Amino acid sequence: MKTENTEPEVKRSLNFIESIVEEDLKNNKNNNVILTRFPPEPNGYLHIGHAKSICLNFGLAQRYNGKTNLRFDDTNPEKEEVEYVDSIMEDVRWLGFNWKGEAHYASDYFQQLYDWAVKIIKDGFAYVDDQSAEIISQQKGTPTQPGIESPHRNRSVEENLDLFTRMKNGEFKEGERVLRAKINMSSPNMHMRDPIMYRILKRNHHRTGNNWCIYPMYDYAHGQSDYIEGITHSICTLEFEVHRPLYEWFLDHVYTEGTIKPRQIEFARLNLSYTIMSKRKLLELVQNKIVNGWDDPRMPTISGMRRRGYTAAAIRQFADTIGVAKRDNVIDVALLEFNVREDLNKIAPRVMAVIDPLKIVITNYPENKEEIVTIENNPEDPSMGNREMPFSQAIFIEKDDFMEDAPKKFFRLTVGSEVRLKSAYIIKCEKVIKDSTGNITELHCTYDPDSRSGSGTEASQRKVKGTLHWVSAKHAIEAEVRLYDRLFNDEAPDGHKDKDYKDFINTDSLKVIKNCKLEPSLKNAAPESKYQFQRIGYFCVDKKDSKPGALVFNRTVPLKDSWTKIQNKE
RNA sequence: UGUCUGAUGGUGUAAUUGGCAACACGUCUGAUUCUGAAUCAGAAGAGUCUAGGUUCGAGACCUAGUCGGACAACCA
Repeated sequence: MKTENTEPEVKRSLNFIESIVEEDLKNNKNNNVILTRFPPEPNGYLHIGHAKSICLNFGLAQRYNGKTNLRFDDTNPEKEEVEYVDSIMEDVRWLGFNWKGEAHYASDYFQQLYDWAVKIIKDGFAYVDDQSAEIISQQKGTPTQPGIESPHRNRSVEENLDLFTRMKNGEFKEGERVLRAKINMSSPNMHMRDPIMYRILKRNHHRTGNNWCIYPMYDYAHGQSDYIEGITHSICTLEFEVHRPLYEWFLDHVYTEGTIKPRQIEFARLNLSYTIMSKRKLLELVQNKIVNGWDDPRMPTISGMRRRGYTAAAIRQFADTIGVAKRDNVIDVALLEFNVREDLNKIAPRVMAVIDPLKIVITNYPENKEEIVTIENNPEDPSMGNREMPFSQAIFIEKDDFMEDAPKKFFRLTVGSEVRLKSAYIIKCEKVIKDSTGNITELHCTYDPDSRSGSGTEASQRKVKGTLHWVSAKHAIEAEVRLYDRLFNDEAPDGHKDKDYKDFINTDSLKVIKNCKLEPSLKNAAPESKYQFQRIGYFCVDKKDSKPGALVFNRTVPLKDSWTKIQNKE
């Protein structure tokens, strides 16, 4: 991945994390090593919120000449699966980042974690509790009331060691014993009230199999994993702010002088309007078949956005634009879409595609004549060259591009008016053909033979107010087009106390349109290739369902549309 | 009646020894256009949660409030 420091850098203000890093560098902290980490739990697919975190962690390291570890936080065998591990690695790579060395796993450190737990017991700072989850929870107190101490809190070190060993050896059932840190049951911080370090779980772990029947809890495992790896800056989201004293407590109990001591820094997670970001709820959408899997193009997952046609560059740019801070935020999804269009505008070849076809017969054009017109692939980038497209007597245009009783501001085709067919001729609508029920079935037009684009004639230079996309009827290929819209109708589907987010699902979030008419050059369009359907939007070939001869296109994002805006005003 | 934390245009993010609030998206004009896209030019929109204080000068510092968020899983 290219870094941003090659170009004469525009002075950019630092975010608060960069300030911390620069301060550390100035003070020669950690011998100027910068090592961050991205620590997903493999219990779901990554989403745009994770993308922010990935860009932050990897971006920070790149900027300051450091590296980033990928570490799977796989301490809960109940929920974690290899499928998720694979998808996470794919998504991080696709975003354009490379982690340092091999991927790491918290489960790689189970032995070390165990040994340290034994040390902490020996030092008198951990004990085995025999009570049930319910009792322990009751004794925990509330945020405003102190907890009470477990009757087993003051067991001897020998007894604790014995019990912990037997926990490890599988002598107890799940839930019968836990290892707890001995801190302070009346701490105003709930997390310091003798938190659980280990629980018994007789489950098969996706990596360690049945080697262990005790598993460390997040608070104990995470910080120690950071420490083992020599992470300098451990960046996480705000909800872990209250965990920081515990993070530091554990660290202090295993720390060796002279080694790197990781520092936890918290930032505000991303919220996107019209979107939910909770992994649990996304899983629910998948399981209830409200969407077609984790990579459904309507999902805010990285794989969903990829399948929809978003580019990694657009997502990186988005992450950069939204910045990093500590206050809660809701980003307008329009900003994400702006970044997607901005990138696609530069790289996507233009093509002609008619989604809702209306046939036009050009009555003064010879019936069997065919011409080839030349069209630029991308006016934003001449180096993308030109292509050729057939023109003939019968063509399709978009139904929306014709109106019988048109308002004055309608620049498209109406009876008696002229319009330019992009890169071809100027035509004039003479007659509307309707069926018995009054539906328009066809238009009869005439063309101006001297108006051909690029011919240089006076007629070709004439200004007409509208330019339409079109496709030759007999040459057109057919395809299925999937029009995706936002999944939720509400700005904050998750933000209503009395209503469930599912109440806001947009039932029109997917419209499947068959038999769309596409220009013939699209015949061999490769899976995942991206196009701008001229005047409509950006589309990409679906990587799963599209087949040669039965193409399927996903709408990535529509073009900005000031016409509907004008219409809505009137 | 706790701990931690935050508060700047509609939305985000800036303002680096305190020096007249900037950028992006969005919105609105207009120009241009063989994409009603893009592009270009411009405009509106906050006086920085409140009240005091320090200072020649405060979004930044101090004090006291107000409002918001997180935390009571053998989840992460």
